[in-house]
Amino acid sequence: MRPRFTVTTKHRGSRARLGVLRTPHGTVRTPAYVIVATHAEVRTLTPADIKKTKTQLVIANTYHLWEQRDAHRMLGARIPMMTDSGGFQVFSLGAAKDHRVGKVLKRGHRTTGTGSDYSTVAITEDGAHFSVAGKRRSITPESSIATQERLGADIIFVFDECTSPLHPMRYTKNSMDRTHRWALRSLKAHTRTDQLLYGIVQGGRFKRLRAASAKTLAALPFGGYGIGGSFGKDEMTETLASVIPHLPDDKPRHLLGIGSVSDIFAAVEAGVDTMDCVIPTREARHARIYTDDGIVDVRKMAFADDRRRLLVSRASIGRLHRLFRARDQRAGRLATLHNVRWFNLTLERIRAALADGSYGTFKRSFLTRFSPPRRGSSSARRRTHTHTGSRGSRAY
RNA sequence: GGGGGUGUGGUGGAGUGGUCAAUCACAACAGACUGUAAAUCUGUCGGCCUUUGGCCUACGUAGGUUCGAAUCCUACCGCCCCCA
Repeated sequence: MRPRFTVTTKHRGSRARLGVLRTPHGTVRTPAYVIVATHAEVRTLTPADIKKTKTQLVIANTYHLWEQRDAHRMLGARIPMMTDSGGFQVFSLGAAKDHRVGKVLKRGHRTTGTGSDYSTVAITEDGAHFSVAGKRRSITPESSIATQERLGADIIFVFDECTSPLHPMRYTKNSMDRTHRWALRSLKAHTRTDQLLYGIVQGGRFKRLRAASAKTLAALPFGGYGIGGSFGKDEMTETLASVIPHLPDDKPRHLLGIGSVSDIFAAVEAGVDTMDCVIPTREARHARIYTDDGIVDVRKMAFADDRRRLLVSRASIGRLHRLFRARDQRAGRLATLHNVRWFNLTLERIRAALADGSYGTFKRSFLTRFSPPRRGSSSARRRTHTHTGSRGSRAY
């Protein structure tokens, strides 16, 4: 079966749209959050667990699975799947390490960096050459596509270079042009018709490059479009605005490696159909629990007796608190089940609001509750309503 | 009763004359996490201040030796072990 994407409803007042992505392994309602399963497993979760979170789509990684063949068999669950091409590792194992940055630049961080001589990755016209932990490996557009065809995901990506947010314009431009040439080679190498191949828009933090990249790729017969590369904090909306209008309306758009709760709204409104991020899973293992009332670090004493229940497992936050403190391996799983379900649920609510026209109202009330405006200066931390009487009497 | 050992910060446990407010671990507190190098990492952790520095109080208690003591001596107190 050939995967197919259909836009079903367009939102008035933004570029958001509802859609249906049909794949050989199932149907995805968009906008959707994609759960990261780098090694063809969602860390700490069993295949049955993944189903319990109502995850619609997962993304695995070619770099980590380069010797494997059937990613769905490894996952153990029949769920639509993407594989990333390995392009992100060009960044995460190269520039990210050397620049000591993530792909989303922090506020107040220096904004320029240098060069391309990374200690672990060398990039040539042919491809990327890794030297990690004493082992050498090369990935070319052709080898990435061959691996992804062997892995058999429903959606695959061209091999690209994810640039650093600290790369200057000149480097970013040269890299982008090379990524475009790699995109063409990826397209030529791709043979399977039951997989959608997405091109990847680059251009980093430079809006003119972003627009140029989108236009270039839009002219090529990709099954969909990824939006990759780096972003400046608070520039997400503008960057997406300079990309998405140039992409074909009838093709799915995937925002790679984003994002946070506020990013989700920005992306959906910009016209993004799917997005993936490690936030729900990684932060769960780090004891950060997402709730409608905000993010909570359940290791803190304030949650020792919290009786609120986690999604999926129905365990109390207090129990999770104790498991994390005891370094009990079960903590990560309960937290991951919860966070993944919460992110999926959030997207379910966004889709429902887009469908019935209440999106604007929904977003306002959701964000007001999730991240209330900070009052005053210092003691702006939200109350956690679990220990109201424990502070003793106050003088005023 | 005799002999031996030991007493350090919230806890465990280093340190046996100066560079010690005291290694380290745990606990506590705070922070980070955006196509997973990460179930991880960072910071604070006696008190006060004009905080890349200064001052004060501290290594069971009380004295002593010394220019200088958590470190040596004496006594006392507590705990542990062995012999009667």
